[in-house]
Amino acid sequence: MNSTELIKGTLTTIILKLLADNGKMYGYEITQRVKELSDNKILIKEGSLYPALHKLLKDGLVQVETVNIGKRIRKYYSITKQGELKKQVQSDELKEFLQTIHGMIFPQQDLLSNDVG
Amino acid sequence: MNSTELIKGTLTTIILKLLADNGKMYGYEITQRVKELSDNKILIKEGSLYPALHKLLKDGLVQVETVNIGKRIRKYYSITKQGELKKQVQSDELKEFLQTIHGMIFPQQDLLSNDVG
DNA sequence: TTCAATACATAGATTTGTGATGTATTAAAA
DNA sequence: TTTTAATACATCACAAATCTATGTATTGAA
Repeated sequence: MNSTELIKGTLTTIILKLLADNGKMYGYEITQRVKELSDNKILIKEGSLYPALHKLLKDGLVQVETVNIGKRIRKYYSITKQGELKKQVQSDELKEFLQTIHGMIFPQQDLLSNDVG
Repeated sequence: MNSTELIKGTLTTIILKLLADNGKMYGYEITQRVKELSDNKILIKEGSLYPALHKLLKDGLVQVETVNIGKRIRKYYSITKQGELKKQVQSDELKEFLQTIHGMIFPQQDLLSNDVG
């Protein structure tokens, strides 16, 4: 997640969305899935992800289940009911923000187009 | 600009874009224009704007011209050639980011739609 | 057997924007 | 006429979020 400074404020929304869609995921899996879904554009660093997950846990938005895979540990995270609510609010806010910024910086342009501004 | 944490990293892009479009603008005018263009959704605080302008100035991306309006001071900022280049790069990055995030959080949805996710 | 990938974690530094505060002019309202 | 709101600049201490660097350890592939 070093390519831009733009990700700030979207990380927890991304995590909650992924957990809402996929049921259970563990940390490393989340980083890989984000990388894949963003076509290598968003690379979440471990130093960002784990603190973010711990905060979500502390805030009751996700819950965790530790599983042993051989001698290796995996912590599966899943979203809570409270997390679902939060996800919805944050998604709505994010969408409004995307629309607002897009309208300001790229007026009269469709988001999916590749027009030269 | 307190409504979301999402603005991080977009402020200088917004400023450069406004200056590129409008020639000269002074600080207070920028805050008002952003408020207006964003339909009151993005409220740039003075504590954010002035340091941002000073940094842009220091980096040679904008230039300044001080004007006296009666006994009141106005500092008109305009974009430099270097600032134009930067604006272009940042706009392109921002657009790609908007597309990426939108595609991740709202798949199969048009940005301008108001579908319930 | 060595390297890359998997899998967790934390600490310190950095960046960015906010809130609070300050000074001062001008115009409108009470 | 006095008070308030708007205009217009500015800075500083603070908080929040992420990154860099670093650490440990397992597993599979070269």
